[in-house]
Order: sequence, then C-alpha cells, then structure tokens
Amino acid sequence: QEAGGGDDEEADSTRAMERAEAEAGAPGGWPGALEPDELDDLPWFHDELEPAGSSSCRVIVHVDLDCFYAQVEMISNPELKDKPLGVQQKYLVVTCNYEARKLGVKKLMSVRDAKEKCPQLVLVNGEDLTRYREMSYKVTELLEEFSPVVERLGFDENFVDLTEMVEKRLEQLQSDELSALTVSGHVYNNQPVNPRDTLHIRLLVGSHIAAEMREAMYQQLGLTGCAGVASNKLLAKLVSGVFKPNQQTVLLPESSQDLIHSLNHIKEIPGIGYKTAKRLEALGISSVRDLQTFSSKILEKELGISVAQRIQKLSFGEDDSPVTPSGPPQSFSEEDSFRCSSEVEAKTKIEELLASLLNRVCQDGRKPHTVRLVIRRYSSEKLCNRESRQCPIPSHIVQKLGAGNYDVMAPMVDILMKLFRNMVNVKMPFHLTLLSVCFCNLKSRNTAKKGTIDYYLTPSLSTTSHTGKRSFKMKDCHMED
DNA sequence: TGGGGTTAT
DNA sequence: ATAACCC
Repeated sequence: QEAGGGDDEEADSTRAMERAEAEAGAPGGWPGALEPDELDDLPWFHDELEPAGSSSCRVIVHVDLDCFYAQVEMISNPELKDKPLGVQQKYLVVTCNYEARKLGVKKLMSVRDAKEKCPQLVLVNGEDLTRYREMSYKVTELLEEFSPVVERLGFDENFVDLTEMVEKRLEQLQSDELSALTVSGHVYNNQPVNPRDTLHIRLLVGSHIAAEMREAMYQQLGLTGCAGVASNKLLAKLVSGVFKPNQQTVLLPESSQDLIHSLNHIKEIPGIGYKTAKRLEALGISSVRDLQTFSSKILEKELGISVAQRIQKLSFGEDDSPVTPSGPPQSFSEEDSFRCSSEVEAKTKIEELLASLLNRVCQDGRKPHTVRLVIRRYSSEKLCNRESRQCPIPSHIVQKLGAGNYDVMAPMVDILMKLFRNMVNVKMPFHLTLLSVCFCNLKSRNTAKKGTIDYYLTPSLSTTSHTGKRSFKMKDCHMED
C-alpha cells in the first residue's frame, strides 16, 4: 500500500471525499440498510491504488468538434456559412450546423421531418466521407504535436493525455506566476478554485493547453470545437459538452459527483450502450444512483464480472482506462446501403466499393492481408443484423497492391464474390440492404528482417502486435525500403 | 437510421 | 464471426 508515494495520498483523499459526497448525497445514505452478509457488497474499487510508477492524478482533455461534417462543408463552400445547413446520407440528415439547429433540425432526423421543420434548409450529400476523414486526421495530427498520446473516437473527437505536459509547465512556472494562475474557459458548477490545491492547479494548466489546442485548430484548420479537462476520460468527455458550441470547461474533483448525477439516465454514460442499458432497466436500474447503489454481486452475475465492474465504476465517475494512442487506422472500409436482390447488382456495387478502397490503401502505404465482405439482409426486425465472411488476401495479390490497381481488381472481385456466395444462396431469392468491403490486418510494407532493429520496431512483426498494445506511431518508424 | 470505426469474446 | 461499444 506504500507503493504509490506522495501523489497517491492526495488522490486517495480525493477519492475518499468523492465517496463521502456520494453517500451523503443519497437521502439517508445507501437505500435499504445493508444486512451484515451484504457488507462485502459495498463497492470496493474506490480505494484501489493505480499501478506503481504511474502518477495517480492524470490531466485529460477531450476535444469535440462542433457539427464536424457541416463545418467541413462550410469550409468547402463559404456561401453555406450563414444558411441553415444539413448533411444528408440517404434519407437522413446526419448532422447540421447551428443555424439549422436553431430552426429545429436535429441530428439523425429524416429529410422529410427536417424539411417540414425548416423549409429553407440547405442539404449537401455527405455519403462520401473522404474529405471528412482527411480533415479528421489533420485534427488528430495537430493535437499530436502538443502531446503524442492522442486517442481518436470517431472522426470528430480526440482524447489527449496532458499529464506530462502539465508537469513540465509547472516546473517552468515561477511561484508568483503560479499564485496568479487563472482558468481558461468555464469551471464546472462555477466551483471556486483553490490556488493551494495542486490538483486544481494542474487542471488549470490543462485548461490553458486546451485553449491553445482550440486556437491552433481554428487558426490552422478553420475548425471550432469544445474541450473538457478532467482527471479521466469519462469525466473529460462528459464535461466537454457542458457549454456548447465552441467553448471549454474544466472539472475540479469536488464537482465530479454533481457532473455524473446531472445525467438523467444511465444510457448517457459513455460505455453503457443500448444493450446494456436495456438489461439494466430490466433489473430496475435507470438512474446513475440506481447503478451506484445496486448490489455488485448481482450485477456481476447478470452482466459478467468485466462489464459489471467497469460500468459500476463509471457510475461513480471512475475510469482508469488509459488514453491509448490510435496511430494509423486498423482497417479501411467502404459501405453503401441500398437494395440488392441479384448477384449482378452485388458485383457492380462490390467493384465500386473496392475501387475506392484500393485508392485509400494505396495512399496509406501499408498493405492489408485480410479482406472482409459484410452484408445486411432485409428482415424488418433486428437492428444491426450484419453477417460477414473474411479470408486472407493471397500473398501474390498483396504484393501487387499499391500502384498497379488494375491487376488486383479482377482477382479481388473474384475473392469477394466467393465470399458473397458463401453467405448468400444465389439460387434462392434474396434481399439485401447493405454491402460493405473491409480491408484489415494491415502490415507495413517494409523489409524488416528478424534480428534487426526494424523488426522489433515494427508492430506487425514484433511481439507487441499481438498483445493488443501499440505504444508508438507508425510515422515515427521511418521504414524506407 | 448512415457510414464509418474500435475492442472483447 | 459475432457482439458490444463509440461517433
């Protein structure tokens, strides 16, 4: 228990305070007095020490671009800037700018409903993600210049671990500058800052870095967004959305219970998805406090120990998951939802998807060693009913990947059609609503040989690749042939 | 509901 | 290969 050193004392006392607050916050403490044999049902995890060697107080920023696709479209065509704008995929308005939101348009609204609410709505097609994807990676790369530990979440969100950067800045600061330190942006709950609290000070320094990041995004890329600064990813993400467009908020530890309890339903906790929320509701759990106070043992039996422990910690605002550098993508895929009831239609679409994918793979430089075909069958019921078949890409085709795309087109289509016929009995009538082609198992095209430095620095070859950890970026590897 | 992504089992 | 999660 001594392993942590000085920093852990502070963090532990913080956690103890949070727990005291949580218990005090519940009217009359834990609902229903616990029987003696239920005492070990009390959450145990608040007092857990974090791994030795890691500083127990992290500073994490969550950066969330404002209506990202709409912003990219407004940059492409500035005439759209002062108009209500929606980005359309099929018959959905997947996102829209704030002009449109003022007039009642919501994300994922049908085009019909949106036009009804807002007849002046301008729509642009956003089914081709190329420009969004490119801009998305520019944002991630910009953030990586501040600190290399950047985790992407979708195209428009990033987490950055600022702990080290904050430490360095604190070392540089003089004591008079330190006492005059102010916050950049909002403080959640308007909580007063205690200038003698080192946790407060670190988070304030984090808020300045967040402001610099947002300023750089605007100056260099023309993009606006929100940021949240807190001691873990969950809280950073929740707090980033408190003041909405183009603002930032820092969460001080004493307000973490207020933030988590500001959620009206457990489904709003990132990490608790549709399925888990339904299962929890079946157990009578709907509020954050319901989940906090529910029997850990019963929860573990219902959901499995892994999910149960993770989500119950989340309900207290606790999240020890690291910011994992995303690096280059693990997979490339292109999909299209459309009706398809013949093999010829399928083949035509597969050729189309494949052609785009080959261009992307060519740009990336790495080579995929696996290809996957995904379908969705028409069946009115069952959301998310997708089936897939995958197979290795023959090595003689892998080698040709990169420049001579036409040589690989035909054999790849052949492979994909075999996968197709493996899933779909083409002698029987069928009705599909989606086709998707995915390239994965990407390996660097370099000549690293066993025993060389390159071999051990190549994630696809060295042992680190199958531990699931990638702790450095491909672009840092400089692997020329 | 779109057109993407990730990790765990 | 699927199922869950995220946007």
